[in-house]
Amino acid sequence: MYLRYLEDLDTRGQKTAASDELAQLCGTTPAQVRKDLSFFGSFGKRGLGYPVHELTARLREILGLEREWKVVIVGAGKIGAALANYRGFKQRGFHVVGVYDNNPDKIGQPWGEAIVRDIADLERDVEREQALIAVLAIPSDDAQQVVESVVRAGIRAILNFAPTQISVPPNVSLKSVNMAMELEGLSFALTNAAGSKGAA
Amino acid sequence: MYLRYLEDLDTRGQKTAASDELAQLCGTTPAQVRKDLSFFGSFGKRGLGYPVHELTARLREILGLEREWKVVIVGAGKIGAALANYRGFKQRGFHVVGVYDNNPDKIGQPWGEAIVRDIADLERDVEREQALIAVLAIPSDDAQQVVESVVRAGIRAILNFAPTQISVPPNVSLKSVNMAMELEGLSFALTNAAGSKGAA
DNA sequence: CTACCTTTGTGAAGAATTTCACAAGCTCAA
DNA sequence: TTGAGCTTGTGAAATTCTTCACAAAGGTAG
Repeated sequence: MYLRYLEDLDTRGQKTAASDELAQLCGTTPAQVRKDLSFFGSFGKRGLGYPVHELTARLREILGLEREWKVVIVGAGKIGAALANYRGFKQRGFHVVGVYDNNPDKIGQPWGEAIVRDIADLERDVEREQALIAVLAIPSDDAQQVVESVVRAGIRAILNFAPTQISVPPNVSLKSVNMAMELEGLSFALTNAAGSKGAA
Repeated sequence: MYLRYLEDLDTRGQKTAASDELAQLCGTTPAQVRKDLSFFGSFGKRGLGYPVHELTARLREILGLEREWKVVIVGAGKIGAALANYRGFKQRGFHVVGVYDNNPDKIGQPWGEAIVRDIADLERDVEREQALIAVLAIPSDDAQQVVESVVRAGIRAILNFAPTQISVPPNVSLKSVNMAMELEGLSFALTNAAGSKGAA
């Protein structure tokens, strides 16, 4: 999140940013900003703040955004499309090397810059391409099976949009996003509203 | 999350579920399950577990899913489409009453069951329809402005997909989802991997 | 009815996270 | 060079969240 706003500031030519300013931008507190950043090192200059450009570069490095990551997208539906089209995606070094689906009507169809491939080839392709990240935009029922397949092929991180719990070996990172659950959280907040403000 | 899995169990006809079982399904611990549920009341039977059907109903009530929520989607791009098409959406009582965009090429076009409307009408429509939830699937630059408009019109909760921090009055709930940030989190995990397992 | 098994609900302990508050460091102006 | 004015980095305090562990309660078999 800090990176997101530091890049903005950098683009605008701002040279330094104090923890106060970053806190305001990110919706947190100055103390939190300082604690977070201090975890990775001592980047700031007392009396002045943090050097925007340097810190931006350092955070990119820490996050591993200096290299290119090969990504496969599984599921050629709307969510998959949204992700593949997402500008900030390639910009950040995430290179989509393949889109897969099991629907015969979709296989072979052009899809953005790529062509939808048969999910039967997924495992082989991941292995050949040495892709490390998989995005799952498929129905819940198929999720665990696909996970096992891509893990076997060498995938090391999974971003899961299927609204279900999936399990991965300890050496694979997993992050799940569940849109229905987000909305239900809002429903709860509205139902039990006593002037509650949601978190960002 | 508990609701998600309790519904599954209910469908399969299971009558009761112990905290142990729920924990396993949700990827947490039995103690956590019991603490979480006890916050809202005492639902279980000692020696037996939680009554699946009853608890399901109670959770729906707590989450405010018994009523219908009117939702407007702002931004007729891929993400907006993914959301509008999402089955679990209507199923959960979220009724999309309008889709808006500011692109003249899109306005008036059919879009699923609806027709894309002019964002200029958004404020008026929200007020007339008494919609309470807005989903923002628009570029960052437009986000804050749209927020102010819909809040003025009576929106009480916002699900934001724009990769930017937005601010809302204290009586409005806000939840942001940032796909780029999720991926960057995975990049970090991979870069600093020491057998790190990501959270669900 | 009793003895035993299971599982909840919950105080208390423990861990993690956030906030506080201030010494130390840097800049700038004169 | 000195002093005033900011701002960081960080121990300590406060708060929040998670786990432990066990009494109490329901179920079941005989």
